[in-house]
Amino acid sequence: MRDPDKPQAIIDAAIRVFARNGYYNSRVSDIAREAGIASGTIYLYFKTKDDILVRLFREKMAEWVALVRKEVAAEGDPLAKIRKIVALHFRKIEESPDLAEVVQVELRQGHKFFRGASAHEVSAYFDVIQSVLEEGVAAGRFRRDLPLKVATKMLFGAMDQLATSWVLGKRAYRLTDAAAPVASIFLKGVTTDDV
Amino acid sequence: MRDPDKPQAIIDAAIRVFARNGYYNSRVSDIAREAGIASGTIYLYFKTKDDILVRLFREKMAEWVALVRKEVAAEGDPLAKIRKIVALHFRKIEESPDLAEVVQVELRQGHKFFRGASAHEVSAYFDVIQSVLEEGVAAGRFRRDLPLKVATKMLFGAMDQLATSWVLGKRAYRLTDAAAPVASIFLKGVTTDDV
DNA sequence: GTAGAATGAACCGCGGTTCAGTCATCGGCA
DNA sequence: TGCCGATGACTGAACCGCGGTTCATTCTAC
Repeated sequence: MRDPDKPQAIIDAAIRVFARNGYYNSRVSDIAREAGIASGTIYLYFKTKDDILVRLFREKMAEWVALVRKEVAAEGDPLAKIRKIVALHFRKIEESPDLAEVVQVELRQGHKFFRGASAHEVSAYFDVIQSVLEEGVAAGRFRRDLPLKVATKMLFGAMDQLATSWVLGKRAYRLTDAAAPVASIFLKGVTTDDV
Repeated sequence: MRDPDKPQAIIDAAIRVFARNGYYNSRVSDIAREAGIASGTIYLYFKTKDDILVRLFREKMAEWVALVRKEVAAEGDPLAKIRKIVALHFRKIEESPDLAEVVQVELRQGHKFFRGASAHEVSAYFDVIQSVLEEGVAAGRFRRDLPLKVATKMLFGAMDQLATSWVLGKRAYRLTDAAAPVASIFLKGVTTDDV
């Protein structure tokens, strides 16, 4: 019987290896060595090298969206929900450096991931953000004429860029310190009255 | 004597080929065929395949920053300058579909874009944005306590995400239509009084 | 003893790069 | 003007290292 923990172990090893060397500079044998198995074994659990990256991303992203959904549901106020999303996003990046490196830098590559297979997982995260904005508009807290899709992409883009800069930089500062300013500027931008 | 137009022709061909197939799925011979020359000729003008991508990006980005600097200088009001940057950014993306594809999708891969060789060119663009924000703060138009670096990254991230979504999507809408809302939300977020 | 999981050396296709040969250009000379 | 040799840009077939993938064999658990 196939070991049910193997795929997880391989994915975890792959995250460390990709974070260190980048996807295209990582050999399948590197991942195998990191996982303490033979390279052929990987092909018992993954179809191709690409498949490792795709499943890695899908798994982590699904976990992430589930967590954000739960945490956001626990907040009542739309403004508090936005602050929560930003805080969670930055905390996650900060406490998972290897995963952050892979997601922010390696995974951006072309047609394979953002388009195609993983588009669904990304848009699920967008949906969470957009729902909060809709809720805020309905509650009269956000501008009635707020362009939802544009505002959603703006917030995601802002968080994503802060995250990318932090990952690419020396990580000399605390990313979580940026959470309050980011939320505050964004909220001031979308609310009807001042925050 | 080496043909001084060749490097340009090769870069232009590379943009079309990379846009169509992605960087890693493009052969050097594909670029050569697109440019109407032999593959070996490329190595008279470029050191490696990577070199093509790096020089492509540097050239286009330098042109871009020069244009933005000039256009921004022509505006007086800091708010107008921000609106100008957003409008230019989206217009450029929209009217250069192949280049946009390469910059938004292909160039993000690995360590090539924000890190490495092109870091300087990217940060020059950041500097333009940040200067406008500084000017606005000094003029009392933007919040005195505005965190400049955070706000700069937020605006860039917002524009960049809109651009990426547009490129990845079917391009079914006009990206330039998003310029006004993006500028307006951002400006409302950073100004002292309402816009 | 058997099933099937694991191994890892070898295979093989790919494609970046090279370089020996070809061709176009041009200055010098009769 | 017309020929000739030299220069160096250009060509593209072939080379070769790389690394993803395979599979004959070994190991392990029951």
